[in-house]
Amino acid sequence: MSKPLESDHGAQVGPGPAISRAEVQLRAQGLRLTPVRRRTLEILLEASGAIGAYDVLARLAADGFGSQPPVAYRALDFLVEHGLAHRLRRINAFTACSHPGETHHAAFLICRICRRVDELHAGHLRQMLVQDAHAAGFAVERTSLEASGLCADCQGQDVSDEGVE
Amino acid sequence: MSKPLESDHGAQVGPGPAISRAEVQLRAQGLRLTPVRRRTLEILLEASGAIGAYDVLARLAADGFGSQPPVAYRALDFLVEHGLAHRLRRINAFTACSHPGETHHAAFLICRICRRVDELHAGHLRQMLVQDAHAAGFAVERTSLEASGLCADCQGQDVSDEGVE
DNA sequence: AATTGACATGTAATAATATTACCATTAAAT
DNA sequence: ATTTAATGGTAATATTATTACATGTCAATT
Repeated sequence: MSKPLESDHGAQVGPGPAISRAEVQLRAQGLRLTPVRRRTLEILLEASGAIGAYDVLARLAADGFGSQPPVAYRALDFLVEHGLAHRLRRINAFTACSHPGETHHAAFLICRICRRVDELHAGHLRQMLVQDAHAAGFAVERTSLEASGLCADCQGQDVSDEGVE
Repeated sequence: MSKPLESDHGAQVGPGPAISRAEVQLRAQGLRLTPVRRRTLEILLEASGAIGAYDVLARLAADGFGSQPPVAYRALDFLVEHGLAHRLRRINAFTACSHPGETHHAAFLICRICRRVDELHAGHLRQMLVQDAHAAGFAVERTSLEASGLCADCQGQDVSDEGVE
């Protein structure tokens, strides 16, 4: 053998497909997936559920990036802005987008136990909301459609109400 | 004349109808609209739009109630819990419920300029979300359906994007 | 190759939001 | 009257987020 496999944080060889795709998508828009942004996206992708900005920050700092909040918030905001991640307002956390590229409006199902997030296509929901709003004279700019509850895996093992939200 | 009018914070005589109704509703459920809670509800009702917990706290403190965050959060949580107020997660703020009593699921239209909140009946929206979630194996417990944008009054006077959210 | 200008990153300081823990008080039920 | 549960007060702290400003990077021109 001539070329050793690189162990990239215990994951696969080279950037995961999600990262590569993100990079391509961004370049096409004249945007750059810089090292902090790339690593931030990796962190979100590696996480088992939604994570907070300060969790992201701690990992970035551990990897040699800046250790002050703006470092994380800027990268997260960038990713959210460009459809690669989502911000979950019910729990003040972030998660990688499950369907990057495809422009879509999603509703989020947030498990209050494991914090995993399922992303529902919700164009129709949003459309109804926008229309109802319009009928009320309100011009919608952005929406948050979120539900918290129990994911399939966590149902049954529900110990009354851990981490209610 | 025998009985002087009471000037209750520059408002009307005695408790406003919303307060009276809230009191009746709560008593019927064996709950109490205590002084802090009552005043908190008044504060929300007097506000021109959604206000933050710390704004509420400052007013409570000015009225002689406790000045530590739990005082406000407890009262606000109680009101939200019992359908007299809503918490808006997009902007970390609270607003009095427009339709207390009637159990309903609402969607909120939050004006990013004046912070006024319109409450849409959204039983159908929520129902769709709950069903889509169910189909995905997710058991919904609570939802947040919020939109931010411009209310009828603030459209037109839009100076690019004040207070974007 | 040097210069410029736009974008990106880093840090310090602070603001804004929210919770935990613990004690005192009040109201209601026995 | 005594007990119990609910409520309110405070201190301390945790968590989330922003502002302001300096530095650095990069690519497009001169």
